Amino acid sequence: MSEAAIQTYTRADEAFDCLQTAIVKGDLVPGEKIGEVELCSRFNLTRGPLREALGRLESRGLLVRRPHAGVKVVSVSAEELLELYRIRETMEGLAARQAAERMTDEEIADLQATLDSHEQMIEQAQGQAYYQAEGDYDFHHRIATGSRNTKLAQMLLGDLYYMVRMYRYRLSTSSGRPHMALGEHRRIAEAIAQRDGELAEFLMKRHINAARRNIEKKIREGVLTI
Amino acid sequence: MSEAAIQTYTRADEAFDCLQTAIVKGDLVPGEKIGEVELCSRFNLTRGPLREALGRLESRGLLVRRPHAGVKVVSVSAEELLELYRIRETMEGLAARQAAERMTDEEIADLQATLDSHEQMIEQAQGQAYYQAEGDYDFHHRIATGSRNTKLAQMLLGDLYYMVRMYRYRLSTSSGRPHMALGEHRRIAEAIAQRDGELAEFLMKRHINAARRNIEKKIREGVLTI
DNA sequence: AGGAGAGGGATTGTCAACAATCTATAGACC
DNA sequence: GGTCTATAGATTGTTGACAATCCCTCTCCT
Repeated sequence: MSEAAIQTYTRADEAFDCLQTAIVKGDLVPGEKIGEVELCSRFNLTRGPLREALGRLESRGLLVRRPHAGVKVVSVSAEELLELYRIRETMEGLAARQAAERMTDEEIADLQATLDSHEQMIEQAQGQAYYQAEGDYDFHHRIATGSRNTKLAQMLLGDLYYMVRMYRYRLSTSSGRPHMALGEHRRIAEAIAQRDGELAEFLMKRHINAARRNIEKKIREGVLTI
Repeated sequence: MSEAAIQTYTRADEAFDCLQTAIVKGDLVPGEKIGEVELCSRFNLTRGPLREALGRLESRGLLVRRPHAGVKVVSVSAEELLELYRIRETMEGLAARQAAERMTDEEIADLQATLDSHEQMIEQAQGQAYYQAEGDYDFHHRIATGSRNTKLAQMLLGDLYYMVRMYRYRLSTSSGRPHMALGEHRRIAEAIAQRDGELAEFLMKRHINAARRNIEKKIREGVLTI
């Protein structure tokens, strides 16, 4: 009940969600030209709402449109992925600092409970995939909203995370360091619980920096090809 | 010839530009509900392209739409403006650092030439208004693109600056510290010219921090009311 | 008199046809 | 044979009409 639920779910919203997940999951291949009518038949939509959704997605940088020449999913280079992590580093550092100053005690308790459930998931099966695919975003998601910085949360949740997830799906599914990441998450949560914004920022930046270098290494080793 | 010019300027693009400038300049009052047909007659458009533009603007956070209930320009609080400056501080700090590493010598020369012309403008008439309204953004614009970080530039130029400009127009026109700002710009440009990324980042963060505190002070003094 | 519910009006969401533009193919010219 | 041009086809952009939803007012009941 934190936010009023969507009152009416318009076709344009539906189109937006469908396309976004299709792009993120890789069902729509980057670079390939895509026709509007094809998309319509694929998602059972008509062109009006579809075009509105296309406009939104273009504005978010997930696809590019050339007038009269069609739309294609944005094609991305390894360097751009690493640049994304550089942006995350600074922005999420800020988010962590503000979260430490502003999250309620209840939110912090929830955050730590989330980490407990993540730990169980990792210990049980090798739930690395789930942890990295959803759990990781869950953690960062909570901190972004906890920053109480509307625009910051909007940019992280609405833009960056989708981009990162898109790349993640293309790469080998998980970053392959769940235990280490969990430990880093724990320390960040601890700093937030102690209301130490400076430390939370430092730890978050280091956390994302480590993730970036991990990806960088894999790319150099040829494990990841984009 | 750095970038291919827009091939065909669609009505949706026109609608987007019109609405964006109208919002930024304050012709469209925040909070006030606005009808689609009214907007159409106002900008000589039809509802199709208009709706596409509305979707883009909503995605950028410049207006909010409730299904079947109309659209209104996002209304903003003083705190949110200050939060915006906090985001700018981190993001433009990163931009400055990367610009120091990646700008071409020619771009750096242009940047410094830009500052020369700014100085002349300030010295001649009290061209504060122009300097703050356009010159300031010119400087930051160049650094954002000079970072060679596509997404970073996109977020700064496409999202944050429009928001900041919107607030700026509502407030008293200029921040009232053109000379000081120019000096800070000079030092940042110097750091970039010396390829000292760390220093450029530090100076940029301090520059924006000073601007934020200046606004904060004015708000406390009651000079600015939002 | 105040509040709740229903109905009308207005506004938004959706659709399908029309017009404008680009791309690809085929032909002609150098 | 290669390249440039023109035409045809397909695709996108735009338009106006139709359907669904919300808001406001008016009435009725407590």
